[in-house]
Amino acid sequence: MEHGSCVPQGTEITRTGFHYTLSLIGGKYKMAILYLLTECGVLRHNAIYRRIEGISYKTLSVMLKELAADGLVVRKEYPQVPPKVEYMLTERGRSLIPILHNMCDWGERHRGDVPASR
Amino acid sequence: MEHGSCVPQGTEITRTGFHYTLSLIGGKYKMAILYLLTECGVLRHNAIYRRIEGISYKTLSVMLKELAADGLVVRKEYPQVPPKVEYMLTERGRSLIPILHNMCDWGERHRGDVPASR
DNA sequence: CGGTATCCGAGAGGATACTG
DNA sequence: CAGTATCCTCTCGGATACCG
Repeated sequence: MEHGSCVPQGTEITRTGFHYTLSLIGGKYKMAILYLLTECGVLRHNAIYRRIEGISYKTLSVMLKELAADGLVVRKEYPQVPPKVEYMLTERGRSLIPILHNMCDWGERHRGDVPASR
Repeated sequence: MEHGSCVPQGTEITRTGFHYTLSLIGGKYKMAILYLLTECGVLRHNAIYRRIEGISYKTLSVMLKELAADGLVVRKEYPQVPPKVEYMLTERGRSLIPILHNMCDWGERHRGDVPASR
């Protein structure tokens, strides 16, 4: 696999592929949401909420909205009362999964390697 | 590739492997620093500073200190005047490179796929 | 049920000035 | 040259309250 530099001199850092990717999956919860959807296929808003420890209702809404805007998840709304909304991964979203796996694996393997870890 | 869930129910999110990894390479500049060191081998503080657009002197110091504390880079100080300090990747730091490449590649390939991208 | 609106605190990172 | 010390701003995410 031949790579040019991903951080060529003078490149504005926020325009690198890395930072584009980070802007989509970075932050505290997005990766967890994507994972849940990988494993469960389709989930309602409340189902995600219950499975992610610590997230607030509002934050989950914001995260899902951003993920949808970035084309990583699909939001399917059923016009009924009470409302029902389902979320699932897009093809684009699924293409991120190997990367998430890599990062998880690396973290699991290397956590604790550093004596006085932060 | 067989994986268990990286986000098991009830897991506190900040203790997942993913978030451990993100805590090391997340943020605006760390990945750029790691990349530069991959390509150049050994660099002085000022050399890194000149190659990363937008970073402040102080922020670079903080980033390098954290990367060193996390065992990803080595700081080598020459006790002379004027001071000379060199930075290079550790083995642990090098093991992260494939992940950085993955994220760069994905970003380069998928940037612009979304119509009204943020 | 699945939101939005509003307010707020913590932390990342920037600007500037100073030191060995 | 390399690094602190302040101070400041901006974004992320949390808390609470209200709406269709």
